[in-house]
Amino acid sequence: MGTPIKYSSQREAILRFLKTRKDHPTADVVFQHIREDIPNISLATVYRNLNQLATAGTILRLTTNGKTDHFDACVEPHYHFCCKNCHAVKDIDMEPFAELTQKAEEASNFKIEEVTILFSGLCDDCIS
Amino acid sequence: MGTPIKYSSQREAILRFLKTRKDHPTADVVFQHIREDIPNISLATVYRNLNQLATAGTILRLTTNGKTDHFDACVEPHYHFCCKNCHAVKDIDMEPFAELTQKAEEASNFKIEEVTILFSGLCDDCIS
DNA sequence: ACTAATAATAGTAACCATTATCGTTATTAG
DNA sequence: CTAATAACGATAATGGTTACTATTATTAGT
Repeated sequence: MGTPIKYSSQREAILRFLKTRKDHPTADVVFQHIREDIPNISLATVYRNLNQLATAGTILRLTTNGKTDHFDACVEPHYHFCCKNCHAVKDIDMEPFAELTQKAEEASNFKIEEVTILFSGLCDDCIS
Repeated sequence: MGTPIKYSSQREAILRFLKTRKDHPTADVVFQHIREDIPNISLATVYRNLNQLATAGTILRLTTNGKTDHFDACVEPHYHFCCKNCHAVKDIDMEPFAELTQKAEEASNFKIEEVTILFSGLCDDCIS
């Protein structure tokens, strides 16, 4: 088995902060906000804990068109949208297609464990 | 209008190479292979042209779980799979859901232009 | 509680894919 | 043929992420 996980107040603060946000912040945004409560927290600590939480399945890592990943404390299956203009990442409130994974597995020789769906275009704030 | 595009033998070689491959190579893989024909080609030239071709819609840029983008000379709509073990990117021969974009647009206030679907798991070579 | 074992941290250097810069070369229109 | 400029090669710079290391915090066992 892997190494046991010890409690850390930094990790708790990171997770708690993520749960208050619906805009799927990046590691750096998390860092800048956590700093206000824990002024000497290290950026490396933020990355380490976000990775750990994502690996554990406690949070989701969202890879978008942009160059930095976003993180989501809501692990229920749902779809995301990334704005090509402002690069905001937003939820789409839409029933997920459960059968997609199954169909893809039938169409291939692969063991499919996950499907990532990302819409992109212009968000409500950027449509002019 | 934008700046006019001039011919370059390097760009032609890059596109020609990509068309011979079905495994969606990364920029560096393209670089290593083009080098055999054009020994003094610069890595920057490969990146510059891959970006230009992708922007023009001549090729596809595939953003995966891995840290580097992959490129695909086939621009017909089709789905991709990224192996969590060997990080290979492979096609999935499956009819695309045309209605996904429309449904997402109905469920949101966004102007949705694109949908990216990426399956992941274990590929045929890595299932043991 | 005390202590030993070790996971986690802060701070920072290193990493690495990608992009920017810049002097030179190649393409193209007239 | 020539002038204008897109593209190039070489390489420095960038920026997000990870690795490293000495120190601190957590946890299980006495």
